[in-house]
Order: sequence, then structure tokens, then C-alpha cells
Amino acid sequence: MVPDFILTEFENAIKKIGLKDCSKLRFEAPKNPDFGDYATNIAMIVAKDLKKNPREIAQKIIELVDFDKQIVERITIDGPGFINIKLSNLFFAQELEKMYQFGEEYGKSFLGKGLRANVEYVSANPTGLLHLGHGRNACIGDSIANLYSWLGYDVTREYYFNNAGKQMTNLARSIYARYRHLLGEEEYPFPEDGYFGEYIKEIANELVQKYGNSLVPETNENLEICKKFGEEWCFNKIRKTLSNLNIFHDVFYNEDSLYHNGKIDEVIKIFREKELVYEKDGALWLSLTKLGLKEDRVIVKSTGEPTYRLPDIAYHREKFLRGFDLIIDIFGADHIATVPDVLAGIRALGFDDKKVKVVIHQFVTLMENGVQVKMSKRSGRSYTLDELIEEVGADVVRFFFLMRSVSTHLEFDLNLAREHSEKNPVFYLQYAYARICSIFDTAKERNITFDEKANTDCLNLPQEINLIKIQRLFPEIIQTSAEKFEPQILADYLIDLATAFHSFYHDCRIIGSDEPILSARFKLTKVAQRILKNGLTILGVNTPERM
RNA sequence: GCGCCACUAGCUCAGUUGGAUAGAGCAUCAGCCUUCUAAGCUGAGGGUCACAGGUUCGAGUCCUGUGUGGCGCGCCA
Repeated sequence: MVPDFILTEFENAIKKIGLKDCSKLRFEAPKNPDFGDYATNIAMIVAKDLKKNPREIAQKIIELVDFDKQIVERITIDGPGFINIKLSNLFFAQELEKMYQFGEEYGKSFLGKGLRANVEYVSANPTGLLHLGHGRNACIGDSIANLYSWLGYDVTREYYFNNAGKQMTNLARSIYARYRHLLGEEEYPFPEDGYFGEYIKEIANELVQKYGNSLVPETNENLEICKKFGEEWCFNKIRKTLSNLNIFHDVFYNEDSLYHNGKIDEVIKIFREKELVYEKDGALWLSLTKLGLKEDRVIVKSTGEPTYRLPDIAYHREKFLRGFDLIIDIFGADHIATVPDVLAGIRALGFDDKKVKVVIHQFVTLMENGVQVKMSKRSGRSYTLDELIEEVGADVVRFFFLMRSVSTHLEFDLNLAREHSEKNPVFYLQYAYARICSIFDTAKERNITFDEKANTDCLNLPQEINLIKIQRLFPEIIQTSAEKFEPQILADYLIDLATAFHSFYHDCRIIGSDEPILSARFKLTKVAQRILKNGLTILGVNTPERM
């Protein structure tokens, strides 16, 4: 972010040349550092309106601005009319002091103070184990929750599930069939769309241990026992897997409760009052065409059961009624079709659907030795999330799921993930952190202390200044990463920071330097340590002090 | 057939609301440890930004069309 004193000075200059509107004034960091630290294209943008040459306008602007020469080293006009500003090393050295003074939680802000955010993620029904897609969803959701929490929001982490309906019946029947198979009745029919995974056999086996053959009569009661048992079994596994990733939800919201507490009926009633529903073929249809969409959809089947759309709308309405200012949903790409319907429903109920942010992530493919590891739900031979965590560790799983942009397909390279070496970016980051810790350990051992009050103005080597420049970006990175719902931005940034630190470390000694360099470099190192700690924590990656 | 997402170096990916000479990691090649962790650092080579038009001072980025891949398009969730 451009320093305020530059912004105000430029705003004043622009007003003086007769432009009232300053909204187009933007500063960016030029890609080529030779141009300076900040650049603005304002002269080119207003050239047309003023009917003047952009370079002439730029010239006028820089004649009107006045800066301390010690802070602003030079202002130049380059190319078609860019105004480039180069700040002095002294400026950056002083910025380090500010960052250091911010303390342990450098990067936190108060943008979301007093606001409540709800982040819904994972939301897998208790019919099976989590697979890799859920893993990506979980890691993205948890990091986004962390990011908003760092922006000062009061964040609720939520898991929405359905333990009723067709899928659960299917689960019960699948378990029951396996149960009968285990009792020796191999010819007992397995449901056609049943769950084929091995875990169903495990569940059935536990039922045999617990109930023996007492569930043999195929009664509703016995199927209900299978259902409850299966649900609990799956949920325990899911929670265990999530806890292995250090992910914990605040609220588990049961879809079924929307039926029991009449919330579904309330929504239907409102839709009726607004004349947004009609009966056709024995079903109740929502007039999405009246809301600007292409097709109407059924919300209550002719059997009297709602389709998924209705509880989804009711659920989102509840989120609004619970008082959230920001509602974030993390969905896999297969859910994309439902989003416009739910948002339209919410709008129709009189809520501001702009407060709902739907993050759609693309799928995950697992690669091993250059070929894709096939995952089939039907055969049940899919690689479970748990197996992956077991194999490569939670830190690698979390980082790998976050290091790619949410909107792109993610290729999970098992060989790279297994590699505990410099090739693996997780270790590159953790190594930087451990290295820093080791510096402080060594200093302690050798009784070297540094002066908190020492001035950082003495820093001016390129490696030092470069590191400070990157450190300064951290709060902004957190903000963009959150606003764009892209933890990958933070992940990439941390790698840049680690690179800048390693480079500084390589060229500049800390222990052994004389004052005031010693203390200044200690502060520089301390800030790098805090950023790595905070950044990795937001991503859910551990920061070991030794490696 | 329709909708969404993608297409950038050999591979995996970045690329800030359109900016100046398109970047990183891996892989390849060449260097750097008696000093705070070499899981590190420094350097080199490697590109028709899928293709074709358009918009303008200026396009990897915006618009249109085409191609390729993924995911959806139910009274399943």
C-alpha cells in the first residue's frame, strides 16, 4: 500500500491542475524495480479529458508535489507518462521499526471489527469417509476462516449435514446387506446404488460384534439401528480425519432440524405470499424465471418431500437471521449449478445475496509417477483423505491443497509430497522458520542480547532493504487473500518472504555484527519470524522450531 | 445442445482493478560450506501467453468466435 503522505500530496497536486475527481489515482509497484517503488499512470488516464500530452501533465504534477528528500529519493517521468517514485533506504529502515513495534500479531487488522462471518465448509454427509476433494474443501475453508479472523471478524466455522433421506437409507441398506453377508448369507442382495466402499464391511463387522445375529429379521427397526450406527461411525471418522488436519468446526448444523422447527414451511409460506410458487404435476415449483433465471425448479416433489433446493434456501435464510454479515460457502465444482437457485431464493426472501460469497473450487487429481491415480466412488477404491494424511503428513496436505488457486484444477503430486527435501515447498518454509529460531537460540546460548530501542536506520544493504519491502506487504497480502478467497496468494507470498530471508541470511551475518547493525538485524529477523509463524498458522501449517 | 472453470517455459503453476523488458518452483547445466541449520545461496539456458479477430496510447489480462480438457445441466444432494 502506498504511504499516505504520497497519496495526499498527489491528490492535492491533481486538484491544483483542475481535476476534482481523485478516484482514478492509483499507485502500483512496478514490475521492474529500476523504475522505483511506486508508479502511477494518472497522467495517461486524464490526458484525453485535458487534451494534453500525458508527459506534460506528469511534469506539471511532479512540479506541484513536495517531499522530504531524505524519504523520497527521486520522482521521474518515464515511458508514455508514468510517474515513478523511488523511496529511500531510510524510509524502509524506519518502516521496519514500525513493523517490529506492531508486535507478535503483525498482520492483524480491524477491518472486520464488529462484523460476524460464517464460513461453511466440508459439509459432507455421514455416509462415508472423506476423500481428497473434501480435503481441498476443508483446507480452503479453514484457511479462509483464519484469514477473516485475522481481519478482525468474529468467525463461525460451520458444517452442514443431512442425516435423513434417501442417501442415509441407502447407507443403512448397504450396511445391512454386508451384515447379512458376514453372517454367511452371501446371496443376500446388495442395493444397486449402494455404497461399495470397504468401510461398509468394517461397519457391518462391528455390528456383528455388537449385535451378533439379532438384527437378522429385516425390520425397519433393525435398518434404523444400521443407519444410526453407520451415521455415528462415519461421523466419528470424519471428525477424526479433520482433527488430524487440525480442523475443528464450531457448529454442526443438521438439515433435518429445518423440518422439525418449521423453517421449511415458513419459507414455503413466504414464497406463496409472494406468489413465487405454483403447483404442477403434483409438485410445487419455484418460479425462478420470475427471479431472472432460465428455468423454474421443483422445490417439493409430488411425494411431498422437498428437493435439496428448499432446505438450502431455508438454511441460508437462517444464516441471515442468525445475524451474519458475511456468509461464505465453500463448494466443490459439482455444486455449481445449485448456487444461482439458492441465491435467487434468498433474494426473493428479501435478503441481500451479495453478503453470500460462494467459493467454488475445482477438482483434485492425484498423480503418482506421472500418471493419474484413479479414484472411483463406486468401486470404493478411492484414496481417502486419511490415507493421504497418514502417508505424507498433515502439513504437506494442508499446504499442497492451498498452494494452487482455488479456481484451477489441482494436481496433487504424491512423489513430491512424499519428498522430505528441498524440493518440497512446505519444508522450504518450515526450514526458514527453524533457521530463524536457531539464530535466536544460538544468541541466547552465547548471551548475545539486542537493544529493543536501537535504531534501525543503519540498514541499507540490498538484501536487508529487499526483505523489509516484502515484510511490509504482509497485512495487504492477508487482506487480498481474504477478499479474493484465495489462500494461495498468501502461500506464494510466504515463499517469496522465505526466499528473501534465506538470501539475507546467506549474505549478512547477524550474530557477530557490531551495534547498531546487530540489533537492527535482530529486529529484521524477528519480523520475518513473526510473519512466517502467522502466515503458516493461517494456512494451518505447523512451525517446528527445529528441523 | 446449454452453463461454469481452465489453457502461460520440458513438467506444475504465479501474473494484483489493462501498464513499461512475461515470472517462480521442479527438471537440465555451472558455481558457493573451518563462521548464526547447505532442507540454503548465486548464475545460465528454456516462451508464437491454445488459435483468430476486435476494443485503445498500451492486451497474458477486457469483448466476440473457434479448438482442447475438466465439472455440471433430475420431482438426486
